[in-house]
Amino acid sequence: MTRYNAKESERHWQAEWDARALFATPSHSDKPKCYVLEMFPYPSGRIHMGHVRNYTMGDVIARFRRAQGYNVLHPMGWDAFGLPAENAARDKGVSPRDWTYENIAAMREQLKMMGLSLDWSREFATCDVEYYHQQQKLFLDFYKAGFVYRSEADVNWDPVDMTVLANEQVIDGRGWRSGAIVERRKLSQWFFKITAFADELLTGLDGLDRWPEKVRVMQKNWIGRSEGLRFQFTLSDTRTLDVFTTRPDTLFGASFVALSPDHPLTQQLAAKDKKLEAFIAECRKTGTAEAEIEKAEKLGYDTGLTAAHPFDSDWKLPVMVANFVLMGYGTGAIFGCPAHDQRDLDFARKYRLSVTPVVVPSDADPKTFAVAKEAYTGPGKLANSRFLDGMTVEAAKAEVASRLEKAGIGERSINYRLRDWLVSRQRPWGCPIPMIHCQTCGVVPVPKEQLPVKLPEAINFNVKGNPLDADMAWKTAICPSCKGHAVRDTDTLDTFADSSWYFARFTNPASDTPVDKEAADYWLPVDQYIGGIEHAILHLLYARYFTRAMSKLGLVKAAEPFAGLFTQGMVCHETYKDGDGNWVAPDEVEKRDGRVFFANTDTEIKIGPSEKMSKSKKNVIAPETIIADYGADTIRWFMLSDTPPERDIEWTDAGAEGCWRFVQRIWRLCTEAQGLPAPGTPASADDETSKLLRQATHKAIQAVTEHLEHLRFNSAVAQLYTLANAIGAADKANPSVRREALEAIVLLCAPMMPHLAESCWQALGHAKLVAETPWPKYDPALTASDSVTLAIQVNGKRRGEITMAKNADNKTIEAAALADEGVIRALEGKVPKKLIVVPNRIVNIVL
RNA sequence: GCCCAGAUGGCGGAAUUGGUAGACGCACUAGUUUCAGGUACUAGCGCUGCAAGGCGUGGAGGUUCGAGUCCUCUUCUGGGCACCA
Repeated sequence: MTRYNAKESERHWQAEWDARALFATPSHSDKPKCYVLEMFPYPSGRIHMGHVRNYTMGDVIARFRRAQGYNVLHPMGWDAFGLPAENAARDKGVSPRDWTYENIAAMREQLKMMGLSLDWSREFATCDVEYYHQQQKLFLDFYKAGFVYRSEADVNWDPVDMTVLANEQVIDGRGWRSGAIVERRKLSQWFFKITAFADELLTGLDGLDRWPEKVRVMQKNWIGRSEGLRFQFTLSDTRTLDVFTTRPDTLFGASFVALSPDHPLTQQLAAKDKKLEAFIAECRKTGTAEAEIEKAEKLGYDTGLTAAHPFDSDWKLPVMVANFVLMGYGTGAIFGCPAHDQRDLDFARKYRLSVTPVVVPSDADPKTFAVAKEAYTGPGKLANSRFLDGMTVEAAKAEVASRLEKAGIGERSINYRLRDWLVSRQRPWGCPIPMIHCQTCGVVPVPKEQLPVKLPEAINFNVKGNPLDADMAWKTAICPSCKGHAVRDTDTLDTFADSSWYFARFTNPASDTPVDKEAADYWLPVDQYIGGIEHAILHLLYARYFTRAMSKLGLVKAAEPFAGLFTQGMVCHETYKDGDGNWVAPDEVEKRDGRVFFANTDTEIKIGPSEKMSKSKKNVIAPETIIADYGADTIRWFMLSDTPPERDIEWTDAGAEGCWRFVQRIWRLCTEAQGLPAPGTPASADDETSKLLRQATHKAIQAVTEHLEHLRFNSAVAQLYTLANAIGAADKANPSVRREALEAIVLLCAPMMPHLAESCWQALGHAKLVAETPWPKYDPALTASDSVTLAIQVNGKRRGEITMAKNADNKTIEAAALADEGVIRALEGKVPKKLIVVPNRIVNIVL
């Protein structure tokens, strides 16, 4: 008996698939199309277990659909711009370009070792000049359509590195590289007007029925639609002030008006009021971190101005500046109703403002109802509200809105939490924004024929701030409009822009327009997209926005990029710590009797909880070592087994060995089978063993097919084990039936363990490859046996079972049930009141 | 605080959507074979009990002939959002 040699077999079949170009996808075909895509990787240098899990799932679907007769597109590329390359360049003195392309080469080799059925002819990296060239065209299209604008924005500015930082790059108020205290600065930046699509992006979620509910809810909350009223106060200095509220019904409970410290009016007042200026500075000290906001006290400053109540010009409300009012939401100004808003209540108590309840719960007395420490936000009837008294909250909202609209000082309005997308980055390793700044003409787009705006060949990192800004030769330009001296925009686009349309580019990566409409319209939307849940909001929202924007421009037909989305769980591993609390890597330890020691010593190590594989916890297992030891099929099988794909999976050595044993078992079943008839011989079962094996085979085909359709890989795996057990137990079955079973298990395993399947298929005497063989079909007549076992319950408790012919009539079943020994014992001679027979399932005898 | 998801043996998890709870895998136990380079096979494996039986899907109620599955309340765990007016 020869053991299965995974290493040799995998190398062989990968070369064979390659030589036959089996996974290169034709753009046109009579077959139905299926676009399978996994989130493309950042080229960090090596693949990790998360990639292995992600790409294995995608590959199973691609191979499964291909076998089912679909024209499958399954491409791969690289999300290649971004900070790590800059850091490597700075730290190691290499060029970010060389570093990135070397990493891509290394990772491509690793991916190829996994035996993924990818169309490598469509590969590209987002840092390829041709890709960002097309992206610059797209940017100009967006600009022309008014989807892009330039505006002053508050940003996190690192004064040492002289660059804008993302919120995630600010740690405890300091720049993550420089350690300098980050300043808030107003800078002119480019924005994508994503808020113009807020409503579409929200309602579009309803159509995404093949997305996880969780992700849809997260996006919904992120967009944060709220309906309310926008209206005007007239201030004591005759200015007017716009506020937004979702509770116009509580207008008679107002006790103050509050402005954001960043509100333009606040700024104006501060110019003549030193104390207010100091107050604003005080407010800005509070960070934006959650924990700080939680603890932050409500602070206010009385401007001395008053605002007239819209329904009573004699009623004057103080105008305050309050630290909890955000400029970024609504109008940056509110009216405060302390009785029905917790923040307003905290504020009112501190500054001794009045608290008047105007909504009273139906079970309370309006005369005595009072608010103490907790604002009342529930339903009820209006009180203390003049013409609103007695109305419901809903009716009062409508009444106030109508009256203010009639008075011309208010309108119903919808507000979104979603902000426009700031895309300017002061980073040199990204897609240059194709704009020119001219002293005479202002901002002028680079004409398309002058594209691409290429990054300089050499980027000098020995400068302060953005190397592109310091590169005078690169920066200098001629104004396309007046031909005078001008400078380029030295910012690059947020790398999230790169990943917002790559799926469209894959449909024809050679196109000399950003997307080839015909190819994109054939392939989009992606039928199954797979990736981590961490992208639930940013990437998936941006990609949806881009697709809608492109659709509006007529570049693609599809409005949504991903018809089906699957978010996979993380790959975890046990953690280990030595006596001093230092993390210990799995390859430094040895397990004995469920305890863990340093390898070759008696020094015990503490086993910690299973956590996401990470360098910092040293609990990383390198995929290439597993592939070297057991082969790609074993690691693929592991990733699909046991744990449902959306949950976190724990990598264990024992589990990997179990997978390896199964690989060998399938190989043995196929190679040790004696006396099988030639391929193509029909199965004929005339004995009981053969009949049962045929049933098991056809049941497995049905079950595995259904499980794979629903991405229940773990259940498909379990079915394959069951079939393997059945084949092992039926070595006396008719050889033609054994052939049928073996061929089925090989074909059913193929999407998950493609190399093993090819070797087994060859061993079974086939000349064609599995990769060219259609998915097996089951015979419905064979998926069910002709006898069934029914459980017999007495008063709902299982007391026995009977095996009967399928669809036996109730009388026969009743008689058999009452004759069962266990049942007779449980009846204790009593006469049943009632007998419930569920055909082919169960009998319940009620006493 | 608000929203979402989940809780089943020693572990990962199944359960045809109200019908035999624990499929399948891992671990473990006993035996057989080969013998020491992740071997193969047989049997067992929810708890309890010699057995008959009793108990059992986080907890408490309820609906039902019958509940892991449906309803009410509750505890815990994980995730997301959060001064959003």
